[in-house]
Amino acid sequence: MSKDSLSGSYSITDLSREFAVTPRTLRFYEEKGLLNPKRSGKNRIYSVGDRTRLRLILRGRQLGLSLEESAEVIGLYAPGTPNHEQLHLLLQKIEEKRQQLVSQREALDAMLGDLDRWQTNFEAALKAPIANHQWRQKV
Amino acid sequence: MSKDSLSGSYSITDLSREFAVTPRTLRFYEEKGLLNPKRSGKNRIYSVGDRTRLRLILRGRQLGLSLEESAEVIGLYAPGTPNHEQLHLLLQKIEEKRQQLVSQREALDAMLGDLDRWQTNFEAALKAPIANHQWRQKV
DNA sequence: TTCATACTTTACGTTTACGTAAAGATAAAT
DNA sequence: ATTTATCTTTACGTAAACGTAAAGTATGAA
Repeated sequence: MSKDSLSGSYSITDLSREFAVTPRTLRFYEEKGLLNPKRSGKNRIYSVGDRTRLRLILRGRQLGLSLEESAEVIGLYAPGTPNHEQLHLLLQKIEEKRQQLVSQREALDAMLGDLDRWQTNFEAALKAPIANHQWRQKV
Repeated sequence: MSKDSLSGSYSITDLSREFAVTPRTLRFYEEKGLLNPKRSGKNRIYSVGDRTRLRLILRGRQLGLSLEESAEVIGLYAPGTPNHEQLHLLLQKIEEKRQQLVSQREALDAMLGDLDRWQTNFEAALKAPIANHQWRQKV
């Protein structure tokens, strides 16, 4: 089964190649309920929607989210018309996750700052291997 | 053994409480070579330096680094005078890790943007449960 | 027809980062 | 003196996220 991006359906190897993961990974995500491709006989047929969900899962993974967390967040992206009474609950979950990401970003910025400082320190040490050296102005 | 923050030494529970981890976690980090507290008999005595390393480890953890990765990065923070020939290698590792963190931050920003958009969409949906509704200006 | 490819299910294995007893030593408090 | 708290080592258990191998099906090319 080969790529059929015009009709928007993909085989398991199509997607696994595009996103650089193994077929096993896609089957695993399905097993965990994060993907639900149609079948052609026994073979999995992934839709454009499936492809989008996969992208979101992998983006979450890059951010250090667990599959369960990704499932949560992606649940919010899910189509269909959620019943009005649960929207507040969903909003709450979004906010929760957002806060978490924000604090994570802060820690990340802090660490990037640390690394920058260390880097310049090391570089200075390289340029001036001898202590108490008088700096000559570079023109 | 109680807190002795003046002389800058801590028991295992001192640190585990301060950083909200279990003693097991500290022992595990030691087992993996990320911490090396002194001993008073069999008991572990953590120095201010140990405390700093722990903070870095946990910061790395929050960013989704593995302990091995944290060990790498923290190795760069290590005191002592590294031999001049290896400084370039260290700088290279720093840059490597920094790049990784930057790309991670980009993904994170992207996701935060997504979540913001979804949130406002949902909120709009809540305020206007009926379609084609004419907005009344709030004073 | 036979071989190569792509797909399937089933199932056990692996790594990371600890959790959770079990069994004992030490020291301060009652 | 005995309880209570804090510490130790040893060791088996666990959840997550797949890896990897086995054994079989289906299809298109040589």
